Amino acid sequence: MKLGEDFYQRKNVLQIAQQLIGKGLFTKSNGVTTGGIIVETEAYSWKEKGCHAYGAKKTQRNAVMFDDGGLAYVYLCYGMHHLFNVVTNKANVAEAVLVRALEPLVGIEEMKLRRGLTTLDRQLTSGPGKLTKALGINRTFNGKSLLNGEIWIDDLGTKISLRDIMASPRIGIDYAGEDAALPWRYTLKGNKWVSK
DNA sequence: GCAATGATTTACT
DNA sequence: GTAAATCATTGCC
Repeated sequence: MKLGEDFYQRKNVLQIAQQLIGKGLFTKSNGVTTGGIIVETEAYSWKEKGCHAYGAKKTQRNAVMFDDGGLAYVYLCYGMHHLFNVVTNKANVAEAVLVRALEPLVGIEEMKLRRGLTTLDRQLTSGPGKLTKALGINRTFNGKSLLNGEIWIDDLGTKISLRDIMASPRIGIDYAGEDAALPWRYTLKGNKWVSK
């Protein structure tokens, strides 16, 4: 069942990041559905330095984070990688969850094609830049709704025990000072599709 | 207007 | 292990 705005617009971004583990992320492009199970997420909030919207500073790039929860925030990093976030909380509260890794589930052949791979291995979706390429996500997805468009998150009916979710510091934000140490990264314990 | 830089990946030494 | 690729966004360093 597709997740609704009641899920995305809750106030606790950490809880949402945690609960997204085990859910399914899918895109539909040219009639082809691709997607997988979310096994790794990171939470971001305007209250801490790791976030683009730190200090509630609104810019053209991060404006979608200030909109209602349930939208996609996609942006280009290092000039060549698209990163996909889920915007959470209500309008004017800039919080989001970065999806960092998926376990491939639907449209694996198509995803391999997009990634230029011939074999299915953990290279396919084990990283934020990789999974966006595999799902065909690009900047045109920025600001799209996850409620009624060609991208959505589904509660696959799987129950994930809190004991199977591990919290750890986030990746690649050393510039954020003490906030870089916050244990806001969530991974599915023992899953081989989690990035290293 | 321009220079610095990154929520990364990949290839190469 | 280290470095290059490569560009939108940001702030004037």
